Amino acid sequence: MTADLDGLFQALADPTRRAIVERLSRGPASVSDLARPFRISLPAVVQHLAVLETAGVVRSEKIGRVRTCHLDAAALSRAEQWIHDRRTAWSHRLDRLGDYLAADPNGPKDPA
Amino acid sequence: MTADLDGLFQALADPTRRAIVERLSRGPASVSDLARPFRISLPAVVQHLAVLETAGVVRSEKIGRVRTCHLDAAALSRAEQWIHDRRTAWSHRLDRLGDYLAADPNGPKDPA
DNA sequence: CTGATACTTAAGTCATAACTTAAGTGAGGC
DNA sequence: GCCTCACTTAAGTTATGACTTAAGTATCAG
Repeated sequence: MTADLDGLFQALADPTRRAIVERLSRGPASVSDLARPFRISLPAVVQHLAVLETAGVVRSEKIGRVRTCHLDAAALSRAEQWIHDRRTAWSHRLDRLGDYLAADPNGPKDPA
Repeated sequence: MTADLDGLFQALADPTRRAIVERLSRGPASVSDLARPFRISLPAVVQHLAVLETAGVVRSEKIGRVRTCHLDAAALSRAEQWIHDRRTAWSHRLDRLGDYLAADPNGPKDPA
């Protein structure tokens, strides 16, 4: 489960790959379509796609000689959720700390 | 702005660093506290902390000889938001496609 | 003042990642 | 059948990342 997130965040850590995700968020595209905006070679783009696909962010099917790629929202959800949970855990802790200080500005004992 | 996300996702792509974030989501901790659960050397943990701090996920202050670290929710928010935006753009596209197909199952012309 | 604690700095090693070019393979158009 | 297009496979190169050990530098306690 945690190794899962390794690949997911790793996949999103590269600007080319995020640009691919960005493009795919507007709809499916072929490999050549995806490669066109970039100055890197086509095999390089395919390698990026492989990383995204291994991470589960992108899925693809080949029809004839064209491979069509699209996003998988579920994978993105997992990454989003992980960040969300940690962020809110920390934020709520800060909230409670604020409440605590507001309720008793002189601070009795450390509740920890 | 996009280079920002590089570091952010890169920081979250390592299991040790995510464990550190997890720990910090429950409250601030010193460098030694953070290092204790791991079998790697202390300098290695400090290097992980440097990555997290450069990414903006963690901040720290040194008092006396103890450095205390805590999360920065804003940085986590940026990563969360980026994923959220792409994920929902894609999901809503699927919704609209579903509506479109439901409204006219025979499909007139391709609107693209 | 002395020693221990809590990092900090500095190399150096080894594996992985991001490319490249070159040479396939297989579907489609003429 | 032959050529082109859309990938695919295979090396090989170079730069990054995640560690390590060894040797500092400030606290702080006694």
